[in-house]
Amino acid sequence: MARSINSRRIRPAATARSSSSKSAARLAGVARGKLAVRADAPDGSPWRARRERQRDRQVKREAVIRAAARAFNHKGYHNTSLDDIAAALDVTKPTVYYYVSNKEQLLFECFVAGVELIRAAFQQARNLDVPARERLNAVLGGYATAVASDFGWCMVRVEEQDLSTAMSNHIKAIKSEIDQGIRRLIREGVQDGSIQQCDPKMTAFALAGSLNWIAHWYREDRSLSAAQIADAFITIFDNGLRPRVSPRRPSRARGAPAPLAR
Amino acid sequence: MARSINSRRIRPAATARSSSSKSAARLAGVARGKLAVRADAPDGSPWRARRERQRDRQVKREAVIRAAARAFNHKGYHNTSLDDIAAALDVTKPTVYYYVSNKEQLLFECFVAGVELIRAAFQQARNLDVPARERLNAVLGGYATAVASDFGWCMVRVEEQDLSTAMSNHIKAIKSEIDQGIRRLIREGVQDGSIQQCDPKMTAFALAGSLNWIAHWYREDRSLSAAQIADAFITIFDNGLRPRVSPRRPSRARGAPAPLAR
DNA sequence: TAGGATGACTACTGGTGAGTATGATCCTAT
DNA sequence: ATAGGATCATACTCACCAGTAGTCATCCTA
Repeated sequence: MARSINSRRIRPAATARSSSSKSAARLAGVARGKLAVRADAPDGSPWRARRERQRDRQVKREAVIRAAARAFNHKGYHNTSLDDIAAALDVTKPTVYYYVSNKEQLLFECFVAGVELIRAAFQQARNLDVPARERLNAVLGGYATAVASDFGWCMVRVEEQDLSTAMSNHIKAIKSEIDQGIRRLIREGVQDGSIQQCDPKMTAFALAGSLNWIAHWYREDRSLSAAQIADAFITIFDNGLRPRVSPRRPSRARGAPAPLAR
Repeated sequence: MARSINSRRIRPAATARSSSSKSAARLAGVARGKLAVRADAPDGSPWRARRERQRDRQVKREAVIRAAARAFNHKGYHNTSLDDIAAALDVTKPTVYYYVSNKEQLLFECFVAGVELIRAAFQQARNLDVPARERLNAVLGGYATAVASDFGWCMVRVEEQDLSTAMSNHIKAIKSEIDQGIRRLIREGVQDGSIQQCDPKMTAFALAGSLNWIAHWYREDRSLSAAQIADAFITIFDNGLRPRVSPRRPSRARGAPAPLAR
């Protein structure tokens, strides 16, 4: 089980500058060289360097988190050591610890990074002036893209058991927030007639489940782009949720009890 | 992080015999006491005891696997030590190793146990003389119940990275078999007109994803029984898949490309 | 140009957990 | 009653890995 040390140095954004010199292309050097140039804040004043350094630090920190996400995505959380992550960035473990306090927090940050994408989708959809079903479609599209991103795996597979209770609660709260957002859209759709009658809770579970599961198979089968997957799923969901003209006919196989209340 | 040692001895089926005596209620003793009585094979002959012992062994082995499944379900695979599993059965680690060769195999067995439930569902559905959509419903019902079972978590969360390549391939093959089975039913439904036109591959992914995801939240929210959940999901799916009388209107939000080919 | 802040490395510790060597105990068969 | 197999426990080994102590190098600020 030889640990594969891929020797690429930390590369903040997607900067593909071939840094071959072992000493010259030190982590700090590369980052500063690429970042300090764009002084996008009005800064003819003191502590300019300090601000720049802080920005550098932020960029590097994000690089660490993204590297962690990729590693977790590839090998799983428990099979990834911090040495692996450090090696992927071509630094050593203490350097990673300089940017992040522990492994747990690393996982948490990956989770948050993924969630932000979903939150953004909600935000955008909120401004759309269309029936709720179409706003839901927009959200689910963003959701699908997020799940297929680098952070998708972390977002979907965080196991509460791996985290301290504090962080676990935090994550639960965020997940619940998203769940409630989807349920709300479904309810609104049922009210404005753009979605057929259904149980919002269970339907939200079903939708989120489908999308979350993308994180499990996407890595295997790259034949489709994230956007294509998103569209394919939306087509399916939209077909299923759109109200029917004919009166509803339950038609459940298996002796089922009355439709779930609530 | 004190490991909670619950001191209950191995209890093969769900036998709730209060075995308090530390030495008398030895694992073997309990098992034989409860199992040897039912001589369901015509056995007035030699080697009877031998057969009984083998049956005992099998029962105990299954108890180990079930205990492992529960532990994995509760704490996650990597956070569960074999000492934990042994403690749950009130035996020691070497005993567990006596019935199973290593932790990896334990996970694999849990997976298989779950899959068998799904296979059974396929088997039953095959004999139904109804449209494919209803056979699909039956399969999905069994699927949902399996995912909500003790083995659901293991079945759903096995990460190929945790297993040797041989076992990993084995599991992939089994998963693929199930996936293909669902796709086939969808195709048949489209052909016999009981399911509306759709992309079988993606639809199968969506359905399986929804159901797999049950394993993530079911443990939290026991307000519904497994059967209730299965029925609720079938209702949703059935609503979505049933063909529409009105001509199909794609109506995708977002500038989507032409519907996925194949 | 000294001194502080920052960034990174070497070399450890401590804990944990998978798997095992060895042997005790009980049951069965001859 | 005794050899031999089945079953389980005690008490280890060994490897891995999260996290840390202490140190050095470099850059910025004063």
